[in-house]
Amino acid sequence: MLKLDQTDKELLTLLQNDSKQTNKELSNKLNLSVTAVYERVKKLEKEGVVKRYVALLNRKQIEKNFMAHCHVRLTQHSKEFVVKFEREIIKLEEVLECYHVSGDYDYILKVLVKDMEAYRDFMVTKLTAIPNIGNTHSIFVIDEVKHTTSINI
Amino acid sequence: MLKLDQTDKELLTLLQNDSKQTNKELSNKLNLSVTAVYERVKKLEKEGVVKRYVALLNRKQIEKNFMAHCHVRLTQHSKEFVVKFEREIIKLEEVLECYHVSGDYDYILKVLVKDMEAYRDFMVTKLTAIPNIGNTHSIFVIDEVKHTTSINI
DNA sequence: TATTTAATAGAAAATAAAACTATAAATTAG
DNA sequence: CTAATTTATAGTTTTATTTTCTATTAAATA
Repeated sequence: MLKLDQTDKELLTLLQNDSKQTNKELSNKLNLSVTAVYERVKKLEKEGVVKRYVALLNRKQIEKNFMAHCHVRLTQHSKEFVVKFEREIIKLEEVLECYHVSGDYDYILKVLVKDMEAYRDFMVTKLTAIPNIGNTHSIFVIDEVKHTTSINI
Repeated sequence: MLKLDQTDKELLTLLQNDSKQTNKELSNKLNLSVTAVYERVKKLEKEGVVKRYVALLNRKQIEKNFMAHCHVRLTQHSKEFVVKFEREIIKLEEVLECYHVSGDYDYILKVLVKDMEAYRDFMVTKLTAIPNIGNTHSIFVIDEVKHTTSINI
């Protein structure tokens, strides 16, 4: 695993907030040459510390303004059934995140759709169409208070 | 609100998956000229459909390999107390996401830290240091099955 | 002490973004 | 219905950025 020095960490913080900055801008902020920044970025990409660069969209402007957390319990927990469930859940475009978790339920899904009607549709025709689903429990998002992809290093 | 045509939607999908593609690459995939792509991207940025461009990191490589969902109930729900809680929760670097939600609890926090010890520390010295917190209930992530920032348009 | 390695800087070359000009199709106004 | 305007596009030129190459310095190693 790559050892990160303070400059790497600062660089990663900058890139997490705005990946469209030029190397020149970054070099000014970090007091480095353009080449030094370039080499560091390439190294961080090559080592997999930087996974990818993406555009983040405004959910409201693309008509996806309804979010829910859906807790799911399976009926069977043998490896075969778990693998099958996970393979199916990954395919569902409405599911942005899926975690295998501790506690009362087996999985938590973060689901994003247009509205409640679309959520009902998702539950009835997509989620519960997957075999092996026992119980589900939906929690609806009233307001997004904080949402960042930037990890403090 | 900007009306998106099919080309805009395809462009947004491409940018959500890889924002480092050149306009030339995008123009090939969309069967457009470089200028046409350039103009569309600028329009989408200006209208706020594209919120920002960010680098996504590999959590494991930066020693943040412990995630939990923390459900929080407040003791008081008047506007004054809610605002105060939200203002404090936003400041906490370990909290990547915070949602005001329906159901038994008032908020769900997505918390990312190094390990269980760091989580305990977060709970004891940061979260419960905020006044007005009643109950909390932590759900630990055993495995991340799916995680995308890309919204299907 | 000599040699290698790692990190950096500066210059040059290659590439891409941005700005500009022009054209055609669609929309609007008279 | 026709002229004017707007919108979306393409091609060209200019500007800026990325990438490569060469060189230097400091630290680590033999």
